[in-house]
Amino acid sequence: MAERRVRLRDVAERAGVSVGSASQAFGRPELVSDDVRERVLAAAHELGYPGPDPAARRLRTGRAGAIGLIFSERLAYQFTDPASPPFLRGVSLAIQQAPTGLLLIPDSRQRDEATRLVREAVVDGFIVYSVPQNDPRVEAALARRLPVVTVDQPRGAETPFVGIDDRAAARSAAEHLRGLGHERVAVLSFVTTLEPGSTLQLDITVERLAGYEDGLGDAWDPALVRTCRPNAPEPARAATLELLREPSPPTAILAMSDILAFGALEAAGEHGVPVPSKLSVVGFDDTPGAAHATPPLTTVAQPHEEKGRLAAEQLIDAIERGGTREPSRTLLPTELVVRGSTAPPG
Amino acid sequence: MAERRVRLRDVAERAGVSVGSASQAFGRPELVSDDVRERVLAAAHELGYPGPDPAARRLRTGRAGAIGLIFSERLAYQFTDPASPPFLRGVSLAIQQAPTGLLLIPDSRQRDEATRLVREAVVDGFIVYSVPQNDPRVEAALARRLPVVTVDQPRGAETPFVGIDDRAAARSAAEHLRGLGHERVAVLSFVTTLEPGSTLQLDITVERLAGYEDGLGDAWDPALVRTCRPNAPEPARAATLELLREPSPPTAILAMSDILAFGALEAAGEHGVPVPSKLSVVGFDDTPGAAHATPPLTTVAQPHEEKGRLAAEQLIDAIERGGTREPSRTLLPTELVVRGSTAPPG
DNA sequence: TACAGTAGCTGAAACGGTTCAGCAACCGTA
DNA sequence: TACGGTTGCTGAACCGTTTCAGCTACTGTA
Repeated sequence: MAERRVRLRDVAERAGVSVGSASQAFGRPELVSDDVRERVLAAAHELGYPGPDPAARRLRTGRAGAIGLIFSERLAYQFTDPASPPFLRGVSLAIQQAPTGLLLIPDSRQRDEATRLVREAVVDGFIVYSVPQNDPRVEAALARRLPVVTVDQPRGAETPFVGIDDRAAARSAAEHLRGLGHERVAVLSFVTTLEPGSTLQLDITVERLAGYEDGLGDAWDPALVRTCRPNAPEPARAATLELLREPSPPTAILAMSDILAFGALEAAGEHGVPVPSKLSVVGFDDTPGAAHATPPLTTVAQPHEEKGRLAAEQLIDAIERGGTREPSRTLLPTELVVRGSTAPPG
Repeated sequence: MAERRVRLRDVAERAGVSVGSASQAFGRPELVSDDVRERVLAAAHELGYPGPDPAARRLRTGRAGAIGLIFSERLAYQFTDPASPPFLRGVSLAIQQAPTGLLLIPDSRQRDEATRLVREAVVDGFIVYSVPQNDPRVEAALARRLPVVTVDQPRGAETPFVGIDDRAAARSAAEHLRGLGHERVAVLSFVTTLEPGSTLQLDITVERLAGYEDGLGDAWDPALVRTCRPNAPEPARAATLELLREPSPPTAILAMSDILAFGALEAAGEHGVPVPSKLSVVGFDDTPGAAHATPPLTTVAQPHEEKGRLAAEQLIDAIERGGTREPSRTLLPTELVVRGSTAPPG
C-alpha cells in the first residue's frame, strides 16, 4: 500500500508550474498570479497534498514555532500538583499571543532518555520549571544554545530567572505563628534532594527551611521537621499523626504546600485535635481549595499564573530578539493570607 | 556578532573525518572506531557544537517525536477546568512510556491562525480533545494525513474515538432524582454551540440534555433549563438564584459539571435554601473537590485519566504501526456517586 | 602467498521545502 | 521606436542531517 507521500514537487508538476511558484502559492500568495495560485491549489486538492511539510519548512526557515517546557517531576505527577494549572494558564496566555506551540517534555525513568528528549526537541527555547540543581536536562537545554528562562529553581541558573523570594515568604509564615505566641512549631517539608544523597538539590526546599528558621528564631527545632514525600496529603497526614502522638506535641505546623497542610488538617481531625484552638496550620501556595477548607487555611499566596506568563513572555521576547541578553532576575511578591486555621496556642 | 551556527560538517572537518562518520559518532556510536568517536566528540566540544539539529534530523528520519493535542477552548481557559489535569495526567502516563513529547496547540482569536498552528505543528499525530463539530482545526488535522484520535467530541469523527456514553450518564443522574421523587428539576447546561447560531456544535451538551430528558420523563421541563457560560461557578450561581426566586422553584438541579454544581450550592446557601432537604444538586465529573464540598456532592464520575491514557496509547500505537486502522470506538464506564447533596424533596 | 571476510570510512544522494537572483514579457511614456 | 519600470515565473542553491553503496585496508586461514 503506502503510496508515496505527495510532495510539493508533485503538485507543481501537476499544476504545470515550478516548485518555486508552488511554494509561493502556499506561503506568500500575494507573490503569484491568481491563475497560478488557483491551479496549484486545485492540483494540491486533486493529489491530496497535506500542505507543506512542517519539518522541512522548519529546517529551511530556522524557526520551530514552539517552546519547550521542562518540568521537575514526572509529567504525570506534575498534573496532580494544584500549582501546575495556574502556572500553565499563565504560560498559555503568553503563547496564545505569539501564537506559538508549547512542547511538554516528559521526564523518563532513565536520565539519559530524558536528556535525549531535550536535545531532540524541535523548539525555539526552553522554560525550566522548578527543576533541581545539576539536573542533566538543564545542561542539555543550555547546550542547545537556545534562549532559556528558569522558574523557581535551580536558583543559580545562568539564565533569566522568574520566581518568588521563598525564604522571605516562609519567614512571613513563621513570624505569623511566632507573633501568635507559638513555641513548639513543627515543619512539614519537601525533600531536600531528589534521591537520598544525590546532588539533585531542590533549592526552594532549602530556602523555605531557612526562612522558617529565620522566622521562628529560638522556637526553631530541627527535631520537629518532617520530610513528606511525595507532595501529597497522605505523607503529611502520617507525619502529623506521629507528631501529635509525641509526649509534647507541637501547637502549630508550617507546611510547605497547601497539599501538605490538608493532610495535616485531616490528621488533626482524626486525632481529635481542634484547629485552630489546639493546633494552628499554615500552608503555602493559596491553592483554590485553601479558602474552602475547614477551617479556611492560612497560607502564603504566590502568583503562579503570573510566573508562567512572565516566564513565557520573557522567553518569547528573547527568541524574537535573537537570543542574547544578560540574565535578569524577577522576584514576584508573595502575601500571607490569614484565614481561620491559625490562632494563639490554647 | 551572531557567529555562524556550527554544523556537523564543521565538526567533521575539524576532527578530520567525513560528515558521515561524524553523524555516526553521535547517532550510532557502535559503528565507528573509538578513535573517531573521541576525535569527533572532542571537536564538537571545542567548537561548541550543540548536537545534531533536531529539525534536520526530523526531516531526514520522518519522525517528529511528539504528538499534538488540540483542545476545545482557549488553552488558558482549559487550565481552569478541573477535568483537564487528570486527562493530561493520563496522556502523560502514556507518553512517558514511549517516550515522546506533547505539543499543546493553543487556540487563537483568529480561526485561521489556529488552523495554521495545526498545519505547521511538527508532530506524528493528533489527539483532538473535546472539540466542537465542524471545527476547522479538526479538518486541518485530518488533512495532515496523520493518525488522529478523538476524545469526547466531535462525536461523528472518522477517527478512533475515546469517550463516555454521555447520554446514559446523564440519564442515570436524572433517574436518581426521579427515583427520589423530584417533580420540578432544573438543568444547568453548557452552551450547545460555541457562538450563537454557529455550526460549532458541542455534541456532549446535546447528548447530556437528551439523557436528562430521558431520565426525567414527564418531569422534563425545557423552561427549567439554564445555559451557563462559561463553565464556572459564577454563571451557575446567577442562574440558580434566578431559579430559586421563581414562584414555584425547582426542588432539584442537574448540573453538567461539578463546577456548575458548586455555583448552585453557593446560590442555595445565599438564598437560605438548605441542601439537600429543600434542594438537591447533582454534578458531573466527580472532581477532587466534590467529596469535600458541603454537603458532599452527588455526581457522575467519569474516568478522565483513563480517557487520556487510552487516547494517547491508541495514538502512539497507530503511529508506530504506520497509521492506517479502522476507526475504533471506546466508551468508558461512568458511575453515579451518591453523596450528601441529594435527598427526597422536602 | 593468495584469498575470503570483516571493520571502518567516504562521498553523495536523499529528506521537502523556501528564497532569491535573474530573466522574459508586458506596460506606458516620450 | 526606444526604453525604464513592473510583474511574475523559473531554476538552483541551501537548510543540516542520515543513510547506504562502495571502497580500502587489515585479519586470519589454508
